[in-house]
Amino acid sequence: MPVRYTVKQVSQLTGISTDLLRAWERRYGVVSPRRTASRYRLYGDDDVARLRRMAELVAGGAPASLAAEQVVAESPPDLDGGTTASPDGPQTSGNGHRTPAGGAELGWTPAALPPSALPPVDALAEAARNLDRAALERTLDRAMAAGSFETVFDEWLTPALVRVGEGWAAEEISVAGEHFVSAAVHRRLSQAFEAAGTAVNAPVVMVGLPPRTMHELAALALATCLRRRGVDVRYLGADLPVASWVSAARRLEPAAVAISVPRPADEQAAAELVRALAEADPTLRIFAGGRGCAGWGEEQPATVLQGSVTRSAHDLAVSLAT
Amino acid sequence: MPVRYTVKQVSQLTGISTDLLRAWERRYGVVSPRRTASRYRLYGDDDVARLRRMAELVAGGAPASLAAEQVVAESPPDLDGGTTASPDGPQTSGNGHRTPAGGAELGWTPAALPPSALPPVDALAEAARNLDRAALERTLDRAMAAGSFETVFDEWLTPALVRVGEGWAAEEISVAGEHFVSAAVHRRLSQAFEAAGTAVNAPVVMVGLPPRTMHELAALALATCLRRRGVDVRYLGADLPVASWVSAARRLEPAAVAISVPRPADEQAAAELVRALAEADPTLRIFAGGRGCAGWGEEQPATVLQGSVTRSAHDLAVSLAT
DNA sequence: CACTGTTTGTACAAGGTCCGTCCAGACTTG
DNA sequence: CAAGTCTGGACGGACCTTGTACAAACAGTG
Repeated sequence: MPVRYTVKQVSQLTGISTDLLRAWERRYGVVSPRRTASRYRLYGDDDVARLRRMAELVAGGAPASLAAEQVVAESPPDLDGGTTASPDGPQTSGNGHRTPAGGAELGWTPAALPPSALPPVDALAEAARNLDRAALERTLDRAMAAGSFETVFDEWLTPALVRVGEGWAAEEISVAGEHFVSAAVHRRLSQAFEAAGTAVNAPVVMVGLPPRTMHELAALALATCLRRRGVDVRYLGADLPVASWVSAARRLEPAAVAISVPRPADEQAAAELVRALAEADPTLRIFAGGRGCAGWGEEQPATVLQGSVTRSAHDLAVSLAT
Repeated sequence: MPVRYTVKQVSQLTGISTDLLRAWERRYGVVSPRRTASRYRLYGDDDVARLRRMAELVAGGAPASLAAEQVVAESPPDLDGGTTASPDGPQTSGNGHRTPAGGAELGWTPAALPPSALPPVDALAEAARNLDRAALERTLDRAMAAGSFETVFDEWLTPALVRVGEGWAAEEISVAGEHFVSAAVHRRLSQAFEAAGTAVNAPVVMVGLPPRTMHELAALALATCLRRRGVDVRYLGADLPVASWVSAARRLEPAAVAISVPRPADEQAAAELVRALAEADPTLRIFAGGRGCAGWGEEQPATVLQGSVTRSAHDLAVSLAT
């Protein structure tokens, strides 16, 4: 279940040469990857995050030695050389919360896989029903610890949030309950986003929602997945006016723009936005995903992202590389 | 966790040439950075603050010698291993001329004192203007590392966000820029919230916003402060319908309810919400804070929280204990 | 006004440190 | 067998340190 990478993969993921990767390890001990029987290095997701953070500091002008010191100070020793999702984040005081995932009334297609060692999908809905903070945190902790962000998000969080949505539709769960859970998931996603870090000369991708469109969770999850793939995400959030999208795209000249269209009701605004962006810069690569654009065909100047958020991030990243 | 900088970094941070940095240290002893084993200088955030202050005074026309004197007088040597122990006396070697002590009283005006180890308040607005992710993260990193959550929030983040708002009003910052920064701040607040944890038999407080009210940052900050004080916060987020507030309060029977009313335009909805909550349970303790309820008086069944978010959290917590 | 001394920002040289990169020879993997 | 990885050492350019030097700006004095 835990994903492992070889030096070369990590090098591609982080933009750090394999030589330098080994030098940083030897000289500063920023990471200490597990080894195979033949002493080949096997990096975990947390190693990658740490290395990205270090690369970022160095790119910001810090000397390698100081950057390393800061990185190890920020994320705790993590001795058990494993893929233990490092609690990361500047403060790691009391309860070690794990890296999160999430998405409430997502409006994106859930993946079709059944849960495994994860908490029951109903647990989230149950916590929502009772506004039970302890249960909510316990459930999210367990889920996040069960695997990589992508796996947990697709296989557990998405279906769990769909379940919450159903409970709301059946009036078993109040709006407060739904907000309560969404906000918690949003916070976990934020942690995952922050934990990801960005490679040095990464392609820039703008991520956000059309005007008058509110539900951020899927967009934030997509942003997190992209960041974990090394993309330099500029996350712009919900309800961004068309004119502002256009001027931001002009200014940033991103490699791509990704628009989340969670609800069918948002389709109109999304279509308008896509049209304006394409008109302002016909060469701009525009991606859109979510229920709101599920029916779009070729007539749109945007590429429609199909499937789960994780899958969409994969497709987008692949598409960027070509 | 103390961040250290090399001469070059400090030079970039302060705009003072490396040569001049060394000259000021040698001639006036304004700073005496710690050294590495190989005698490289390592500056701390407080050194940077002091140097910035000195540069500001010099730019304002003060002679360097007097500026230095003033700076060391303002922030006396920080004893705890931080920095600046008195070097080898403020100069006695070659040109150790001290101007008469009376010189400080005359002529040039001492500028306002900037906060100590924190990044410049403008840094956030600048990052917003350019949608500069690296600068944004670096700035927030430095700020959050500079002190307790409460201090940093009140003394730096709040003014910095106000600055962003001014930039937006002056059309120097786009909506995208504002969203970009808000989303990042939201993520940091989320991390702080998650890091806080909750005591066992803590009082329950519901925190959220009235219907059709969107700006969450203050509410989330309040929630974080309360959690750091041991309160069992049930964070309900933005735009929660009155009926849902009421039913949630019925179900939870919280020790108190805290409502954030960020904008004057939200006053109407907030008043309606307060009325409904009070009617449903006259014994419920209702608190409200933010510009939108600044003018409320006694006629409201809600207690108005005055002052900063941190102050409000303090007042609320004290009020709970009675 | 000319003369003299002080202040202060800048420049440079000689020498040490840091760190990204390159390499060689041996082993592993597919 | 080709491609990938391992270890340790070595090289060179960027960076830092100390010390000295110098010119512009300014003040006081005869």
